[in-house]
Amino acid sequence: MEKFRSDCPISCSLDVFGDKWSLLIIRDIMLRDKVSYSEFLGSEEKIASNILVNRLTVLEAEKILVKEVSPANKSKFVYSLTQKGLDLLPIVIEIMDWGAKYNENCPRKEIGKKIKKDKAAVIKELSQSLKSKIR
Amino acid sequence: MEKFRSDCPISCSLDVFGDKWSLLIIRDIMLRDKVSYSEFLGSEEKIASNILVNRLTVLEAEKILVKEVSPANKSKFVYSLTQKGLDLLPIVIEIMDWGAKYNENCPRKEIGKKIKKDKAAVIKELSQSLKSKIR
DNA sequence: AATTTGTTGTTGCAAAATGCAAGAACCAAA
DNA sequence: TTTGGTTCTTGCATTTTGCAACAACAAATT
Repeated sequence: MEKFRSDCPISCSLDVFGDKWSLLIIRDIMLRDKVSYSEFLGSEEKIASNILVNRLTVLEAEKILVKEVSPANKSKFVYSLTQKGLDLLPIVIEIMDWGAKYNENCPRKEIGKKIKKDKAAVIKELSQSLKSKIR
Repeated sequence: MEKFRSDCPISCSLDVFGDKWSLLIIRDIMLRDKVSYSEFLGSEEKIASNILVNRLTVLEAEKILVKEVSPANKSKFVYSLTQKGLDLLPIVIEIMDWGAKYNENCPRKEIGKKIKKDKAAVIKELSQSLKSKIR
């Protein structure tokens, strides 16, 4: 019943978000201003609703996300990044940069071009602007 | 039968190495000087042999790794990184840094401390030293 | 020559995770 | 009281993973 396979930090990280969906939810929050279940569900990769619930539950349990009632709509929940979640930003950016570099079918958009030009600056700027939203 | 879920570079990357094992094999090569099937099999996380074969096959098909007969031992295979595989280094380092930061049970070793102190320098140095081994 | 050792797999079966489709629960607004 | 939006559940089929045993092959050893 051990949670982690080893005490290697890479292994422990993968035990948490090493799957095909978790980082896409994080991406939606960080880069696409999505915050709710229905918005995540609508993303182009078409995650199944039961998987989405499961991942949100895990990410919340891991204190990567925080779930709250929407201030604007009382019958809606919004998910926010914690500092721990925000600290995934460099990982997300590096993965995006690698994916864009090695996939013809992945055209770099504005942010992709900025990353290619000055990755550190993009991380710094995005981190700064997301900082005001963390919980 | 589409290979990728979308044309998002993050999604495309996760379609390739978004699982609990692929990046551990890459870690073994990058940071632990492991190069062969039996060495990967012996790692502390205890990957199953059929999964290992499957992941090595995928990583080779994706041109992240190259499989060759060992020069030193003709009945042995060695796996080497390609440039594409080496370019995963920043991702691996960022994941290691995050994992060490948020897991009590993951003591930072020498490399972990160097990463905390100067991440960019570690990536640069390691990248430089691994460059001579790529195929 | 026969046996052992090292290395790289394969196979069958059980267990777990994922994917899919339908719909339920809940609340708010009309 | 009906409609629509949002979140979540359920049942079932499919796929992936995990586990354990063992097979194939070559080199080294006896």
